[in-house]
Amino acid sequence: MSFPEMPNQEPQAAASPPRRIAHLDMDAYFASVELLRYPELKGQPVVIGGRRRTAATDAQGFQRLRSYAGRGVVTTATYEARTFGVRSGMGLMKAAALAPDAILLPGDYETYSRVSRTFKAAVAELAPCIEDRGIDEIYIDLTDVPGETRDLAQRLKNAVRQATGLSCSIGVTPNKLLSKLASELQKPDGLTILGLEDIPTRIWPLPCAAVNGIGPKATVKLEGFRIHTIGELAKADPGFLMEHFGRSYGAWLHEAAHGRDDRPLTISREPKSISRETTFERDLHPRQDREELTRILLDLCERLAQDLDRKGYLARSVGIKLRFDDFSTVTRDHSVQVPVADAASLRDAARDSLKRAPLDRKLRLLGIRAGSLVREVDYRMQHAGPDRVAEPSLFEGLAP
DNA sequence: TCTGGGGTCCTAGGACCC
DNA sequence: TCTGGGGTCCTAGGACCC
Repeated sequence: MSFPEMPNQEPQAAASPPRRIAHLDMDAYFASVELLRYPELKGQPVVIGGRRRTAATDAQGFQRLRSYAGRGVVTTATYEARTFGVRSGMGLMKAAALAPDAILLPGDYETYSRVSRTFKAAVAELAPCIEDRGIDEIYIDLTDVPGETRDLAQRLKNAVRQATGLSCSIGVTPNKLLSKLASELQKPDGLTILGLEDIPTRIWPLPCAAVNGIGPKATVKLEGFRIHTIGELAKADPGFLMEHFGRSYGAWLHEAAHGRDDRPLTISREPKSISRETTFERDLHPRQDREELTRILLDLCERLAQDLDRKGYLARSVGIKLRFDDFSTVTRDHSVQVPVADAASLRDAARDSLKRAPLDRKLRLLGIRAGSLVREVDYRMQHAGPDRVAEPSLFEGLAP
């Protein structure tokens, strides 16, 4: 989670004009992409999730949610499926109980990534200052883009639809925090423009959990203090919040509730870590299922090595992640002297970490992570200067 | 009918160095 | 011999987000 520093204490010499920050969020993204592929499913409850597998299908070749068995969660549900109470993150078995006749489609992340690049490129044609917030959402700084706000936002929506055939929802406000809230207000296909003067009427009635950065834990804790809406949070004493939520987070809660946020857009960033993990079909025992676990770990190492190679990074630390049958999670990290990227080195480093992990109960997940990344080109540059030592010297090993 | 996979950031203690 | 701080790195865990 990230939250801004304390508000700027410096008195502003002159009030800077308000920014125009847009948040653009694709509507039911994965499901909408699938409806482009299968237009005959339009209007039906459709759920994306689970693994690709052979399963019983209906006359048109579609799998129904009721025939699903196994681990997996809903990645995206169409609005029709949501009327049954299906939500993303929900276990598929639970979703099947709610909407047994919903169509279940496996995710096709390559296609979603490609369409994602397409819609972002379409937006960039109109407004180049973009912060990437994942596969289906972006922030856009419209401050210096000429044009009236509503007209501009509508042109962005049109451009996205023209490029992809998909609808999105946009919120435009003076900052990222409010824009993220605004884009949710009229989903799907929404366009919401708010000023600071709209905070009491439009923002304060919303539940605290609507704020980006207030998750399940903080929500429960706030409810314990009878704080349910953002308006109630705004009324809470900042000292009280800092006392119970920590200085930093407490202060941020207060600022957020008042709609204050001066974070700039992050236009580009370097990855901090790259990882691969997998949840098993059935829980595996560290000793009895040792061979299978080894196979899985090696496969994860291979895939992580491919990712590192493709993206051009080396890892200075390698970590493992274990999730046990009781869902408790443990991580172990290992820093390596020489940065690595190949599967064998990842495996060796992972083994070092594994030695320090508790292995007395069944596992449901195994993961491997490359951290403290360095760009391969930068590393080679620094370690292959004029005094390159990689080549064995002709004089090596000769007696003095 | 439990709970995917890929990330970021924050906190906090201990080691180690100055 | 005792007593400090501060800074940085490493490791582990946890909250949160898409």
